[in-house]
Amino acid sequence: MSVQNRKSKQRDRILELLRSERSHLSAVTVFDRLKTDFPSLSLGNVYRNLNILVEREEAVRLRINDVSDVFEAKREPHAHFICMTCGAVEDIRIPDELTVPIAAWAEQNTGASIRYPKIDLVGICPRCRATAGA
Amino acid sequence: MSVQNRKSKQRDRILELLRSERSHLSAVTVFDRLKTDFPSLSLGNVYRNLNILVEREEAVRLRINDVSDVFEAKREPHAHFICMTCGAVEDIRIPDELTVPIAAWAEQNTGASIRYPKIDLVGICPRCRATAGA
DNA sequence: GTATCTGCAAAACATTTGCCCTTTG
DNA sequence: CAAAGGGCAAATGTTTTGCAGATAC
Repeated sequence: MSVQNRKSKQRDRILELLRSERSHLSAVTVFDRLKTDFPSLSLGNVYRNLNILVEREEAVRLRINDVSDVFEAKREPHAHFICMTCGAVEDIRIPDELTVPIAAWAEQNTGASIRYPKIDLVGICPRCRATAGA
Repeated sequence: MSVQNRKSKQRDRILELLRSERSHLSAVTVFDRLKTDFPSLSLGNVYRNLNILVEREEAVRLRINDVSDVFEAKREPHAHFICMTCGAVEDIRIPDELTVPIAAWAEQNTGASIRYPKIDLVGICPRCRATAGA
């Protein structure tokens, strides 16, 4: 949408927050965390800036399991583990040797050119497994 | 939520539609397609039944790229190819030899038990590649 | 100075829910 | 007939947008 962007304190802080957090944040969470530093911050502006960051490829939008999207700063490719019991999301770095063959296979079988695989591993985290007898 | 379900013409037709369609359908699309046969059908009821079907594991909810969720009938495990240009979604069946090692690797490295991998391959479909010079 | 950014509030969607009537078993 | 299902409309939750004033360059 926007071709040219100026600097903005709010947007800088949003990106900084995404970068410093290990977990994935929803727009509302970002809003809550920054309200202290920017008392006049508006949720609409958080959405606007998250969209700009995604557009610029400085952040990534994830649609996991919840009702709202979550965002993370862009970094090296990685997959997500998702606990089907507690909903926790954890980053995992799968070796390329395992993922490259899948993309290659898909290219051959679909005729499409694959840019990247998006892999979610769904299961039960150690803690939830300990709690309930799953 | 519901423990016991009776039969319902509407729900049966929704599942039948999901099974017969090759593509993934949003609640609104399901609603539109069935309005002819059930003129009094309500969108709320489509949502209710889609949720019941997902709960019963007769259907699967997908959050791909769009604003609304889409649904498909449950069948053998498969991945999705997603065209980043036109948004088309296509099913692909990746051989187990390629996916099993990923789950195994993740189990070892996270301590979690993996139930299934959810794999989206994002790229550009042959048609879009032909149209634009991507 | 002007284009971009912001806050605010309203709007636009997507989805869920309560109520009361209809259907199923 | 009792319990589950459906239609309708209102409620909820998320994300986008129009506008008027503030800010960056």
